[in-house]
Amino acid sequence: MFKFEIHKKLEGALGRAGIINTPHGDILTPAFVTVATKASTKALTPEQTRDAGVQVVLANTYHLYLQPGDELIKNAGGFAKFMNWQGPTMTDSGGFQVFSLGVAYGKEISKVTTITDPNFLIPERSIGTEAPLAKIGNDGVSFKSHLDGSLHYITPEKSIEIQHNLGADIIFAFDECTSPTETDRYQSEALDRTHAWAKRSLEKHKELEKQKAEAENSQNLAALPSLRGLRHGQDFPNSPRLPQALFGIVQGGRSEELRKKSAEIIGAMDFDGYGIGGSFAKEDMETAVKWVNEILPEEKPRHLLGIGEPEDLFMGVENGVDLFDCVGPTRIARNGTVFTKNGKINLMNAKFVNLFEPIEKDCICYTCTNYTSAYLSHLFRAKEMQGATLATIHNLYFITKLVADMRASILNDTFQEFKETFLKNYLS
RNA sequence: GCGUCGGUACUCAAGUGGUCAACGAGGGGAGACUGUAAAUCUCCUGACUUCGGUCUUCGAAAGUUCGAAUCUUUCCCGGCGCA
Repeated sequence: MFKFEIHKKLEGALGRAGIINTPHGDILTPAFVTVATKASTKALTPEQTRDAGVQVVLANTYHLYLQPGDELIKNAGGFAKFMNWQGPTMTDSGGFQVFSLGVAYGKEISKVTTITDPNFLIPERSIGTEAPLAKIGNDGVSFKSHLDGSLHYITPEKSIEIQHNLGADIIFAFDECTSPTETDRYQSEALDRTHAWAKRSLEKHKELEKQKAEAENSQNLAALPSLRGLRHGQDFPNSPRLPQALFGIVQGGRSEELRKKSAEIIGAMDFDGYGIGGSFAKEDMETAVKWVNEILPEEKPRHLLGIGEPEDLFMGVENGVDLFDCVGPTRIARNGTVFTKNGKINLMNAKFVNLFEPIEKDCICYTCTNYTSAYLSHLFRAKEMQGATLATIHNLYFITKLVADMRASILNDTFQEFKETFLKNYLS
């Protein structure tokens, strides 16, 4: 069952090391959650994902709802079983797609922007070259499928329903991720919407959990005779679903007032944990996280949504974040970039063509212990997909180990030294 | 030998009198990527540049023309056909 326990706190800061128990295993926190949007860690098998150090994967409600459909996944026994992932799982609610397919569609605004980015100076909501695929109403969001153009209406209730069908251990409330370029007035309206949606998500979740418990009770009574009809080794077709934990999401853009208000309101609701969402200006991220985590209940886990650059992970951990997910490590790997202790490098660069050394000499990941940079460079140049696989393995190993090392450093009181040493090399 | 078609930048390949330093693709060089519209996207790729331009290019040479990668002649090279 879902439970969070803090093992040790960082002195003079909000950070902590702990453990989350889920029905499918434990997560040592802080932890990096690997993104498997469409029930697949792109380029890796679940075994490779696990071997790279990944504890938990996160899939996406909107994408799986469109393809192959949440009912199908329910019939498959949930997305974890569907993809053969033996471990804890999460699903995002689709709230990010409200943003990425909405205001951010066709623009260069992303999850994190720099304040000097010209997009930051554009207050208009309709600057994009293409018409947004997501349109926001107070009741929910209408999406035009990027796959076939069909129209779909997602409400908080619908998102929770889909997420129950997908069957992750931890699910998220449906929220509106806003762009930092929005006006204060819009941020405030959007925040009210997110709060209303959080409440509705929670209510729907409780209702479904109750139904589930009732169904389970009645099923237990009839279980023995019905089991006889099953072939050996076959799973119970509608096996009782395990309870799912629901995280509420704090928004509020760049505003201290709104962030704190959101933390108060969401924090007061009966969620199992909390997500911190939003598209950030890089320089606003730390303050936002701090404002929020000073208010959120200490005894519940916090997830900084979509963040995963090494320097951001240190910032988050220090400021009380327990979970992170990010497409970065896997995406940049597919595009030829890998992490090293001295910063990111692009394997496509000419200097790696003849470098018969691992990406990192002292790295003990599968990729570094078996392959040279020259080989990786060759794979990327030749467009062999194994390049993506090997680079992804390295990046996931790098990033999960980094967070695991942060955890260890909290436990043995060396977090600050570890952080300084690492960042000095990494950012130089 | 005669006829015919062709020879364009690293490669393939458009262009067939001015808007051509020359479309496009590949290759090459570099950059980006943060709850995945992403094995994707962007920029550069003749030389020099005070970034406004300047210079040298379209097999070679000579012409026609105000102006030629584009037309003419000869030569060189290649494909095909006929001897």
